[in-house]
Amino acid sequence: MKNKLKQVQLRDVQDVIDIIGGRWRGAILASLCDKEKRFNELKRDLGSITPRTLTKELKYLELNKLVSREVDVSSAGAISYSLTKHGNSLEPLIGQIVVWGQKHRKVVLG
Amino acid sequence: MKNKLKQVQLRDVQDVIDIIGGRWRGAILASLCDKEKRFNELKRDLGSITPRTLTKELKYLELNKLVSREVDVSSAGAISYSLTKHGNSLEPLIGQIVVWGQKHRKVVLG
DNA sequence: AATACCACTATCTTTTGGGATACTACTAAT
DNA sequence: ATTAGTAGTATCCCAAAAGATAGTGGTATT
Repeated sequence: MKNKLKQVQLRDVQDVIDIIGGRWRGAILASLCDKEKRFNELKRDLGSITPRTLTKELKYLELNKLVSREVDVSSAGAISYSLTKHGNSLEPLIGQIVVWGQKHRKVVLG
Repeated sequence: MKNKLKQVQLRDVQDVIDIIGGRWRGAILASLCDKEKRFNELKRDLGSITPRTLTKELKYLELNKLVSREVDVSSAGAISYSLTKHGNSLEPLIGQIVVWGQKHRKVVLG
């Protein structure tokens, strides 16, 4: 690796991994690609996540402007989580991750 | 999320995150996209990684058939690490990660 | 009025990742 | 023969991630 350009790219990779990494963040974002969801709806989707963790990860994703938390005007107390415009821009990437993941399973198991 | 299909996709996302996740794996793979490298060459590229961690991560990536470790026939003792064919198939994904990472920095900082 | 669901918070504990540091065995160059 | 480089291994330690479990304050349902 001779030039700085490549080093910068490594940093970019690490940044993105930091955002979608961890056990849950990628899955939360993927789940929200489908449609906006409520707290317990996400919780059910994700299966074994604890409320403590889900709260924490949603806050992190909010801070990073990928997810927005909105109090539903219709019925008081209902909260909905959705992707921001920026979060939505992750969708093609997540799509590609899913495709590669399926291929990978075949390679490793097949 | 009504159907099983989506659940499977979440699992795929988690699998892939597991592979390229953590502080170093994505960067190691990205670095090897450039060309095959030797242990200390990788270590220098990655900057602050410890040999213990690099060894561990390279073994993990080998187990997952993404990286191959080869004893260089030319000069004894020299080991080279390179992407397998399967590892190489990650390159477009990593490319997209880099692109999104650059965009993200602009959104979050700009 | 009681039950159940929603969206969390609090506390405690365990697990994992990964840094710090030192050391080893081999090779190549001077 | 000594020094420097390569490719690691061995221990120890620490902080962050995340699971387990219980509880809270509100709303809607019957």
